[in-house]
Amino acid sequence: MAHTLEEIAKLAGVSRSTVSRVINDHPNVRPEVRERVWQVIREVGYQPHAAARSLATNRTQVLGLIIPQAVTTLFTDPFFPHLIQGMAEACNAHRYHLMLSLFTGRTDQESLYRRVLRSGTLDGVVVASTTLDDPLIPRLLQEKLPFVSVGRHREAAVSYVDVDNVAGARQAVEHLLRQGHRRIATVTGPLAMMAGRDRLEGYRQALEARGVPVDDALIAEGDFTEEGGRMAMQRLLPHRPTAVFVASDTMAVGAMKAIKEAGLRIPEDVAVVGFDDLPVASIVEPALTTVRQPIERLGATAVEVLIGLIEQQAEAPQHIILPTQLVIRASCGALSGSRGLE
Amino acid sequence: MAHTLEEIAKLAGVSRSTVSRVINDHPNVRPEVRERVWQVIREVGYQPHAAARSLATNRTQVLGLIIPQAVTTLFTDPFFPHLIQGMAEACNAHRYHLMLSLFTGRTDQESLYRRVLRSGTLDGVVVASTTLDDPLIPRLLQEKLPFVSVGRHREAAVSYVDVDNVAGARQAVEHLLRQGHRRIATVTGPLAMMAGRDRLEGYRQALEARGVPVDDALIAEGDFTEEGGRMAMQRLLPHRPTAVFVASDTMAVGAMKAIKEAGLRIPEDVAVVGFDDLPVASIVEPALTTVRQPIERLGATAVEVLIGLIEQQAEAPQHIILPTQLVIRASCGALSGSRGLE
DNA sequence: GGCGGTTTTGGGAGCGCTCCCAAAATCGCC
DNA sequence: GGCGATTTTGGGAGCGCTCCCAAAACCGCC
Repeated sequence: MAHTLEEIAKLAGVSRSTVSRVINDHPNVRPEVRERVWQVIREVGYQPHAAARSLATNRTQVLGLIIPQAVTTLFTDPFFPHLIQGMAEACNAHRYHLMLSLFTGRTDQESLYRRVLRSGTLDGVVVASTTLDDPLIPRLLQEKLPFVSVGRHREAAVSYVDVDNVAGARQAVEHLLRQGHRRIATVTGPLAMMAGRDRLEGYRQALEARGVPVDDALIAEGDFTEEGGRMAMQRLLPHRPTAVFVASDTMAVGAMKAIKEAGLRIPEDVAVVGFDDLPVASIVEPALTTVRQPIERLGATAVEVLIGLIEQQAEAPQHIILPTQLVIRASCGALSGSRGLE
Repeated sequence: MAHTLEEIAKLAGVSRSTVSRVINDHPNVRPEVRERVWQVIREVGYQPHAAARSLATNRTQVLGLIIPQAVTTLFTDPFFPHLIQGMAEACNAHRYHLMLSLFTGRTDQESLYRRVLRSGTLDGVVVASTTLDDPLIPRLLQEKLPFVSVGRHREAAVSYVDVDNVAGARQAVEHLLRQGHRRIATVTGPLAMMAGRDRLEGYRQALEARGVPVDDALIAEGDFTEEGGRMAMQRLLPHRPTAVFVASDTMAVGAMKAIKEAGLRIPEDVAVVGFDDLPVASIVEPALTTVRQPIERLGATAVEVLIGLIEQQAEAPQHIILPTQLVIRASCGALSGSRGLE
């Protein structure tokens, strides 16, 4: 049975303003009054009405996660549950709620953007998985709603949290080079996305730093799905790479399938390195050498930056890059079952 | 720049009541007035303020998903992202928002329950993954907040949506029996959960229907994690089963690891059947024969039942059981790579 | 006790919407 | 045109909270 603040005031023998001051931790309430009010609150199990608070304060304590792409192609990527886990924990720790907004197609997008961004429902949003031409970020800038992008963004005004995709990819390719490989292919992420581009850039940098010429025939674009990885690998195999850096673990699973279907062995005929260190990396056979990105920490950091933007009204955009780490397994450079870090 | 309903009324030359009647599709507005108001709304990009509507109507258009267990042990199970995907799409289709409430431990649980259930934030909740002794469902009944359980529940007053765990498990074990197996083990889910119990019941029923005695030494309880599955399988192997029904794909991955670590072959030495048909079922080697449960449809159905409870004020609890389907792969009864349905 | 300064308290009003009921307008019939 | 019935419209008030400012209370000093 819901109680109102006025009822608590009556039960405690004070005014509604005093009750408000108590629950919002304002000064200028005598300690014995404060304690009396808290006692009534505890006995009654009073919980303030969220909408009333929101209408009065213009704050909701709710953060949104917006994933603009079609859920059938992206949300089944295990990256997102881990991101959400990190975000949910950070929200809980700061007494915020997390609301999911997943878009299922372009047809309803404008209507859903308007509903989500303009109804006063959210204090701010975390945006994940935008393409470079997605209208969402200009829209958010226009609405003046605080937001943080998960993934690097070109606009200086955009706060973002990302991992060091360039350095991570470079590390992966350097590992292949140290293993003696010179004919190294890559399955990129979508080049319409910044992560896709950055991981390709790391691949290039590693080759060029060792004076290995970059061969466009050894570059095939994937779409971050397992099937896309398999098809991209099929396009690369006629060019006889001895190794491949695949820009996500999910695509690496597909690439490994293509290699095996061609009757080739991993790592003897084609060594494979992925990117993410999803749980599937240790389930496939041979277990996948990959670049670990701290996905949960990415989500948690995005939430913390966003809360900072909301509560401090900070003007300066923040750019945070988290480190990656190479995890060596059997697909390249380790004995079966071992778990080496570099 | 947010506009108020009063501003729209001024611009359209009508009262606030007329604007309210227009946006809420009430009768008794002249068509030309209605069109004039919509034109102003479109030009201005007006979106009603959610908190104000909520305060006036006692409705939020927000549904919660509550997963009471610690996220570090359950949310990484791929069952949940698929459930969420189905829910999110159903919410979008009905113009509701989906809010996630993940609990990170028992210490903050009471506080978070109170905040989530008593602040007027949610119109209703979907509850997933409760144990039989979890206080959440009695709490929800007490609060009178509409809710739907994902997973069968013993209380007749509880609406739920589930798959036919008993029949699915029976189907899996019947498949093993048809393959000639008689020494069939099982890794159960947690027996504190209804799904854990129902899948064990299906295992029992299939054996008893063929006059095969149930041997308790061939039953080991797991906890729905990969590691739990591996350890349960290690306990079963000394009893020399020729086949095993594992109550989830995630645990089956662990069981397969234990079998291989013991130097045994799948399916020649030990045949394996899982439950879920998660994506990992076709990634492991050999690919896993498993019982497919329509997880997305489970989520979508739960949302639809819940919206029905909220909007129709239905008094009668609903119990919906979705069918399962056996998917035959190489871990038991199929040639490598084929995808047979039965 | 009186005074000035500071702390504490209470009540009005506003946040942006919905609903109710009385007033105004319209309609159809005679 | 008048009448009764029906439709349309507008303004007050309420939803539950926060904030502001005036009033009341308290404190310390002379």
